[in-house]
Amino acid sequence: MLSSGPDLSYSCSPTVICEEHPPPPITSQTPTSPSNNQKEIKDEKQNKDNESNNNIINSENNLLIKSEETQRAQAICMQRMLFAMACAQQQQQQMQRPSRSSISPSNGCEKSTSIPTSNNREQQLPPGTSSSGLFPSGPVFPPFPMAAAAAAAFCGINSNTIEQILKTFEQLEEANEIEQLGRFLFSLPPPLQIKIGMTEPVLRAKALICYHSGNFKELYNILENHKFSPNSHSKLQLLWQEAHYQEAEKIRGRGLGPVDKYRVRKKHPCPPTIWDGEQKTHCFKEKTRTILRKYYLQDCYPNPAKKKILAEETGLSPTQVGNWFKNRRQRDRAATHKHKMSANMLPAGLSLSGKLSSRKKATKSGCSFDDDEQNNLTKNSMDIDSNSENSEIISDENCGDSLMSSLDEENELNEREEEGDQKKENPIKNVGFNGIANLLGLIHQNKQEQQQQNIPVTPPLSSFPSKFFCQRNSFASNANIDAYAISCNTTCFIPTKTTTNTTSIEPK
DNA sequence: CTCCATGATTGGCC
DNA sequence: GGCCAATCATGGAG
Repeated sequence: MLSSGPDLSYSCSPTVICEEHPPPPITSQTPTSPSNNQKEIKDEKQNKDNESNNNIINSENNLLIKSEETQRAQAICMQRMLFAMACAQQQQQQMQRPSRSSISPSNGCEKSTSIPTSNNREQQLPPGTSSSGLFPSGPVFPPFPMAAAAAAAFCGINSNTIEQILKTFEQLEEANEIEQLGRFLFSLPPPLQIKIGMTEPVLRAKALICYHSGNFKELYNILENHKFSPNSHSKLQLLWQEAHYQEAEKIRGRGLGPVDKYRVRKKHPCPPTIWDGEQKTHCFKEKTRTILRKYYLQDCYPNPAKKKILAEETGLSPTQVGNWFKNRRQRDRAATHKHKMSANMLPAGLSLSGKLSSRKKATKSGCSFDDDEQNNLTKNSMDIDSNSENSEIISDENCGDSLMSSLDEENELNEREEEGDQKKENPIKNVGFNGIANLLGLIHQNKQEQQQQNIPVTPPLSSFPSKFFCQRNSFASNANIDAYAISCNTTCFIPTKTTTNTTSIEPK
């Protein structure tokens, strides 16, 4: 348990740290493996080799290392540190556990994270006793090898050993061994801690320890005051966010929902030290969406080949294209369903179902198409023919004609320009929003009223989003009318007796 | 803070 | 494997 781990505060005196961690006997039998023995002997030899140099450095830094006594204490701590490192490595080898660190690789989603939440606090260090200045902080840590070499020169340790120490930090972090990480860090001699404290592995380790110990202030201090490499960003961003989530949870006394978390993230954006400032795109570009809408007019069930073409054209991935179509269809259906609900609330006597259902068979689909999509069109036409229910509402020729009369000439012109001659045969397109609305008499404000009240006038039919003309599901038109009616601050009830029958349509 | 639009994900169904 | 419904995540508007 980490609760029995070391106190995160430390004194500059190495002996304090050593007392916190009863060291092994300082003998050659202490290390657990021959290789480690050899390593220690080698390190000691190298220590001696660097002794003269070390003395010079010490004289220059006599604030930290002043006497032989201190140096002896440092040597003892060094030996203990090496022991701790050996133990940590050995334990890692024994466990051979895969990394438990699983930061979502996708889009920074917070779903899969190994960072414990407030419900998973067992393996946490006790809260740090020092609220500030727990760790030495600096503006920007030096590059890894430079820092290692500097620390080595300062402490009289072989730079390879320093690198090994830092590697151990990374391995423990990767294995999410927070307790080991804490023990290892605080087994280091303070001068060494100070020196390698500027390196990224150690800073990450400190951040992790602070997070798990609940010392969020120090965590924020570390993250805000040190520039981290992009490789560390995702993980540190999660630390930053999770810490703020937990603080917010504590304040509110309850768990946070997605929206709450979003607000927390907005309130506490990641510092530039761990975030390049790049925003994730929320919406596709308008041009991209226009292309997608245009094709959706023609076929809302694109085959994989078409998806690929669209992906190339829009710069999206085929999956994104597929998602877009999927969402578009779903939301059309949802709007249709909503409309059906609204239709059920129609005042008595306003049902048009009798007239609208007088003609069951839809005429040939009139969606715009390119020459190379003739086959597609034919197939779609057959689909619609085999699914008469689908076009029930607006397939009535008479109805369509009557509605057509109320369509603005300009709209018609636009439509003809856009859709070509096919429009004449398209019962869906022959029904304009104005026509339906006028027929039903259910729009609360007419055009004049809309203009007087600064309400947007119903736009030309062609300006409706593409789903209006979805040929496979005529309800899309209703859905869109609904959407536009809402956007115009009007209420438009479109009776829909028909049932969605998309399952009868083979999308392929 | 609420509501809405929209891209993405998940689990079940065929 | 593709589709669907439900849901999540996110950004913007009011």
